[in-house]
Amino acid sequence: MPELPEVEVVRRGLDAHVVGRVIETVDVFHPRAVRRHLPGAIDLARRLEGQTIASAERRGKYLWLVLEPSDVALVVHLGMSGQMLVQPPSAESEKHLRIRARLDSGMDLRFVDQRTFGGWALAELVTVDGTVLPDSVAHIARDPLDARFDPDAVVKVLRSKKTEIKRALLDQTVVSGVGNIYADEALWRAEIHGNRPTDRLTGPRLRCLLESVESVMTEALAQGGTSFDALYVNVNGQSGYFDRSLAAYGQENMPCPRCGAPIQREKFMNRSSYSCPNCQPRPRVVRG
DNA sequence: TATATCTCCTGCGGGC
DNA sequence: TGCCCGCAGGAGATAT
Repeated sequence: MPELPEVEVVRRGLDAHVVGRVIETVDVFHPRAVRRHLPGAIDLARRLEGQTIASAERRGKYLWLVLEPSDVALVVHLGMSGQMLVQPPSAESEKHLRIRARLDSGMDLRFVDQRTFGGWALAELVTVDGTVLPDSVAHIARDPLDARFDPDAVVKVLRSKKTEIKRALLDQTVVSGVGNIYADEALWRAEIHGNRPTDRLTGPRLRCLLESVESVMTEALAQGGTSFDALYVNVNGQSGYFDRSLAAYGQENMPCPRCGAPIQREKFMNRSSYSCPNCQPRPRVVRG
């Protein structure tokens, strides 16, 4: 599942392989892949054709291509299974190919998405807090790898909320880029149970948690950067290249790397949470 | 207004 | 062998 490190790997691939190229033609094969572009697939294709890809940018799990001369952004969200592939036109179409853009380089930029949670949409660029970004991304908070990320401000927001810490970590308007996997890993590193109320965690503990988020993402990014073929922009959400380094997520009944206690799996927000029952004790009183 | 829950989607694995 | 069901989860919509 693409979270911030995986999306950043894709952004770097796009930066290397499609920036500077002109979009010649666009074909949309599945309407759900452009559902966030309200004027529809025909409008999206028409407005993309002839545009030059000026840059590849990212905030959290959102990435976008800045287009010239229209000066709008093609916003891409990978959802759970989205891939942005640079392929020669002769390459066989992928089973879940949703959108194909042909570039003046003679290559295809393909959006492949099995579960169709992701998609493409055009958005106007706006300036928010000194940063230019698509208006559809304006509500997304800065991520921990953003040079202007302010951990003290995030700690303040967290302490003002009346919710559980894992819910808050997954809230992209508080801190962006964190999904279920890295939330569990960061909570394990900080030795905090995900059900702990945010307003009962001290500033230093929250600060420690944010540092854990940054460190786990930085390490994952370093590994992800070595796992892709240099000729392609290739994301495979199922490859699990960071699996070897996971301490908690998906490690049910495996020994905690810190204390040896078996990692437990619990249901949380209609999904799974993994934690060490010894290092990350549940709060005695769960808000309910 | 803030927070919690539901829904969308496809492929896989397990149980019967 | 084939069918059914649960699971995976990001984020917007809807409910509380």
